[in-house]
Amino acid sequence: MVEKPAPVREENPAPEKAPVREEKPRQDNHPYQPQAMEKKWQEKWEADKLYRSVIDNTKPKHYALTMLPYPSGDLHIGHWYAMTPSDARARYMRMKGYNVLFPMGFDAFGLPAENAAIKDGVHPMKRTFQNIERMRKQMKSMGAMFDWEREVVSASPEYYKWTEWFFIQLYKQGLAYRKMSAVDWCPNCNTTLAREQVWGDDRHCERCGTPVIKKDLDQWFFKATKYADELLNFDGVDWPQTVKTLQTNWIDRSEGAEVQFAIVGPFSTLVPVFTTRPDTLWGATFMVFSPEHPLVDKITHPEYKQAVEEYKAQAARQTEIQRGAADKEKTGVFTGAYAINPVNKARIPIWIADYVMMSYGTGAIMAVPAHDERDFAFAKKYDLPIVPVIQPEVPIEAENGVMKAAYVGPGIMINSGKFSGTKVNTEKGRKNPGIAKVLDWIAAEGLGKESVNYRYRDWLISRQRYWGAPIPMIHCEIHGWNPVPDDQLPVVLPEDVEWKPTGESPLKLHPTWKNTTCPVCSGPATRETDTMDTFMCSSWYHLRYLSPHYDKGPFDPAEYDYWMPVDTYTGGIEHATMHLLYTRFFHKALRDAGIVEGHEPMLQLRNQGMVLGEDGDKMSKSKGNVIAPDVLVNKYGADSVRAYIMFFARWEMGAPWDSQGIEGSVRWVRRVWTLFTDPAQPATASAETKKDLRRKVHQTLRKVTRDFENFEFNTIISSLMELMNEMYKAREAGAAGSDEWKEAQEIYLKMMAPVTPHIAEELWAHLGKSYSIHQQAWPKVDEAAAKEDSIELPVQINGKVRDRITVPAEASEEQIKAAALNSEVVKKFLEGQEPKKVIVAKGRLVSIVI
RNA sequence: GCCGAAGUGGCGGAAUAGGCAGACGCGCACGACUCAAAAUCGUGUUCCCUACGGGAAUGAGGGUUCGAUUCCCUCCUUCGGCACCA
Repeated sequence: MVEKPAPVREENPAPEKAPVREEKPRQDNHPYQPQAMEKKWQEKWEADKLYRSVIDNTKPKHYALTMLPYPSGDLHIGHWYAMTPSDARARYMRMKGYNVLFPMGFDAFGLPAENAAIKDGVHPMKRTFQNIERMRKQMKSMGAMFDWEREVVSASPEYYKWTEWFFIQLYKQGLAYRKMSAVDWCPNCNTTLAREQVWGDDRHCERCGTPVIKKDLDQWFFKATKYADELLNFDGVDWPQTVKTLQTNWIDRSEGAEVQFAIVGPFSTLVPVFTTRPDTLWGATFMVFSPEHPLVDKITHPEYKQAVEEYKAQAARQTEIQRGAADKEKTGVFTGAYAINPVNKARIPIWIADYVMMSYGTGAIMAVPAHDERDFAFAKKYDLPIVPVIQPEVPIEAENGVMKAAYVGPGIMINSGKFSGTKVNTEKGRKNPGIAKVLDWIAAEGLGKESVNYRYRDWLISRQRYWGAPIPMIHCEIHGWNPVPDDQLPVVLPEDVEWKPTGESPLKLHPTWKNTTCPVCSGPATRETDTMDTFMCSSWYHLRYLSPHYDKGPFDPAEYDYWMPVDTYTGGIEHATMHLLYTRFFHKALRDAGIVEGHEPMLQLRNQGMVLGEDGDKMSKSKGNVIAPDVLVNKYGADSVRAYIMFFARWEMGAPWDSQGIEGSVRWVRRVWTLFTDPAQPATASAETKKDLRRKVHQTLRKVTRDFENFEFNTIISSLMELMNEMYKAREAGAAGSDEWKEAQEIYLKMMAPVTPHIAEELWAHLGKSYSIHQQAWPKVDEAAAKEDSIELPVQINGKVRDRITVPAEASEEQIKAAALNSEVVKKFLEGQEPKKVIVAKGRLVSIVI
């Protein structure tokens, strides 16, 4: 599902061996050798089951979830960037006293493994599970607190049994249906795609970048649009505004009316049109149908047949990209048919034009050239009548009584029967008085009704591929489509299939697999041979983590009651309108089926940015700018890599990698090591030095705590670096060995523990503390210790800093003012005059205006 | 075209709630250690000025304010999303 480093996935590149950094033996007995030390602790933590998450009703729970990877073969630096800060946050929450669940798994179905099989014949199952093996090992080198006993693999029958079961639950809710329609098809992946998976101006496949084409196919859909309005509501969730905006724009709700237009003549019927501007109905001087509109053939008059057919053929040849170009010259042809404008009974011509899309609204529009730019351009080109029905405050600029452009602003309705004189503003929908009045009237007159339209489409889930969860449906000639009975789940993928890039599911080509019996009549029947979109698997994986081996249902209710909902979810923003929207829909559908509770599955969401190559480009094998985490771990140790990952960029922004920059984090870790392992000197420091140290420690603790709360990982590291520098100075001044020093060491390691878990554990043991530091409570800030005794305040004169004064921290405004005015520099500037104004910002500065 | 995010030294970035711009780190320079180098440690490092001192500076321009990286307006650039959406 997630963390795709590059559009094209690569499989199993040759493992890169990096030279292990030559470690010069230090003089003391404690050289920093991260590779052996990290391995030692990872094995001990595993053996001690330190990170197993077990229900504990005496503690508040915290479900921390980070998006699971697709097992592409190797862990990418992007995975580290997504996972290690999430791990640090989860560890912090654990130290804060929460019972934390932080699971990991694999989104294991998907095309790359199947495409590779077509190339080299290696079975996707074999390849996938080998890749998982490899990536699990690589992930363990992070030293993250993943609870591996809860690991899920979406491609295991134990998992996809329930993916199939969920499909059936949605089917039973009336949310899954089969429909023939023009769907997006990726000619490279040889399968259909959901609309969310078609990206960019050239409408390319989200996965492989190939431009998609349209195909008419019979496919399974989920009725996601049923939840369109609810999905626009983000009450009760703490999600980034950008994600909420992306989802809102994707759903794109627009309010208006559906109005019935009657067709005149031999083929008489009512045609609905959607409009957001029912207040301009009186200005509708023609209608335009999409060339694909099913009524076109029926209404076209014989003498126009040839032109219409030619135009339809021409439109069909064009790609959606060409048709979608907004600046393209409008074209169209007349059908010979007329309709009646329901509000003024005017007889208006019906045209077809490719600027009307079958996929939006009803595929037919009322054209109001006076107040719509596209209709205006069309009317101008084909010399159709333009009737203004909204009069602006300042009259429309016209040449010889002809409008020069469509008017889309506010004004007064004219030429609109009894509505003439009604005010129209720029508000949309009912908030606009003109629209509201017309809406009420057309409903009362039976001409149409208030209506809401969405850009959001139902979720197309059929994939014509092998390596996915089978759609558990059976087709019988007599009884149509029926779900596979529960006791026959899972429908297991056959292992003996042939790999051919045919554009048909290999399951269809299997000689026997599709043959089965009808659940209703037990007669011969066939299985659905398409599989499910892998986003179906990832829509509920957070539930399977609760009890990955539970076999009485998709999850153990006891685990559900304790752990759900997900408290913190982290992952890439590229899933804003895909996974993150699907999983919300899925949750709401399951809620209505009585399977889960609450309105949202994930309460808090945070997105990380992307690590770019050193050249500032997106990392990809073809560009040769890929950074391999394994190489870095071998060279520097996992703690240093974790520290640099968290330090080098604002997490939500991401940044280009810098191979030199990592040296700074490496130095930090090693300097901490030295600080803690060099023999302590007798404590000879002054009381003031020790007090200053203690102040800095507690100020840092306050800052680090706040930064963990806010996911500001980069400043956590810089604060720790600063404190380390202070500790070196304090040691120089003889603080080592004092009680304050011991407290500083203890708090320092606890603050470090979530970031660099191995060295923190090692040094904790070195200090003679009891195992494990990861079971220690997060330290408390001693506010009294953190408080400054005296503060230095800048003194501004006319906005420029001219002097600094030092005052006691508790000094009153009057005292600060007096001290500032007493400054020699200020006196010089004042030249004996009284200042016009003196502003004392307590604790900040003094500003004097002269 | 519409919606959103971002623009701060050579570089990554920092700056509670409008209050010392450049924390921390990289790089660079100089010094210590060394026969020498690496590593390590120390010092310095926004730019400009005949440098004691002063001036400019957070994409550009304007505004509010004693005071703006922060708030408001206009514009530019980059990135992301949507787009003949009726």
